[in-house]
Amino acid sequence: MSLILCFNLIIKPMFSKACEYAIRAAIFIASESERGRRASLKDIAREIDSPEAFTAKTLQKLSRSGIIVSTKGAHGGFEVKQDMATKIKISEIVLAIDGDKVYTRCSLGLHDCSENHPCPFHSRFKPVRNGLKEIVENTSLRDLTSGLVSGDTFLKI
Amino acid sequence: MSLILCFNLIIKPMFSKACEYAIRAAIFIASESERGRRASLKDIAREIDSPEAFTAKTLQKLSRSGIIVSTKGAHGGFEVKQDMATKIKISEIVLAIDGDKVYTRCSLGLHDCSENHPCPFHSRFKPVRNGLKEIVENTSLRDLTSGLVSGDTFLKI
DNA sequence: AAAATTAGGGACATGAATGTCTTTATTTTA
DNA sequence: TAAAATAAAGACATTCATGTCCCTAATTTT
Repeated sequence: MSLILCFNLIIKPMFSKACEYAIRAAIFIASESERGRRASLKDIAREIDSPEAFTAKTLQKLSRSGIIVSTKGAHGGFEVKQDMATKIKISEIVLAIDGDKVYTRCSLGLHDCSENHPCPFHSRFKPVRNGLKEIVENTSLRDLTSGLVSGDTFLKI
Repeated sequence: MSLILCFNLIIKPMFSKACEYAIRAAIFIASESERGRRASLKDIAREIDSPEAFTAKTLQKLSRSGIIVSTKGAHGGFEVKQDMATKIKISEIVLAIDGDKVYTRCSLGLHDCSENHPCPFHSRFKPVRNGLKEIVENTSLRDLTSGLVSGDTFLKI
């Protein structure tokens, strides 16, 4: 019993909901931009299956950060400027949404966990965090969009 | 600016607070048990720098799960039975605290993210999650206690 | 100019995780 | 036997992320 359960390990959400929506929205917007279309809030919420009003907030943040561009009025919506998609890294989206609460979080919650003063989990956890850091900082929005455009990846359900 | 900030990546807490306290408490209790002492709630809260009443709740769960043993009354407290420390894996503590909300969480929050129906981040995130899973399932409580006993690792600040 | 369509923004609502308080139960000590 | 020390348990309080509502601003269409 325990063995079976443990096979599916509990992994807490890595990103906040707001951040998940932001990344998914950005991918959808970028894919629409590649096709020369703007994405409206309503389209986005439908396509990524997210609450509309809440998603609007996160899009505002992405917009203020210059990651996406918004246009009001009929046929307005959101877009990603062409050369931006390859420049924007996922880490920048995370930063835009979760603000400057930027830190290296100890897995056991110590405030001052470091090489000199490590928690018992520190050395084991380090390669995992570094791997994640590596990926998030080196993956561009375009990298994630291409699979969606080709139909190999999905944004909802 | 952005570059500097990005160096310290935002990593959301992997474990809940309750779970962090539980792991830290279990490590402390096990280290005391190795010395033949029971650890009282008060001692534990002091040594791992956690809120006493809240920590009590998590200890109750560990106790009900049989990971630790509690004794009431004067000179009572919590202990880890000797042969248990090497048997208990960190994944079991996590399971005891966060209950059976066991799942393989999609990093972008999709409900049905899998090899056949992957989110855009799936393939990149997979090795990170597997690495983490590996570690949490193969690290025993004793593994984490030994560094504390030898003074190489810490449980607070 | 008026109406329709879209994003922006503030205020409020909800829910879950975290944290506290108080009382009870059990055991040991005096 | 009484008192002290300890964990157990339930009820309550607080905080924060998440989510909703409603009105405003800007743009396009009619």
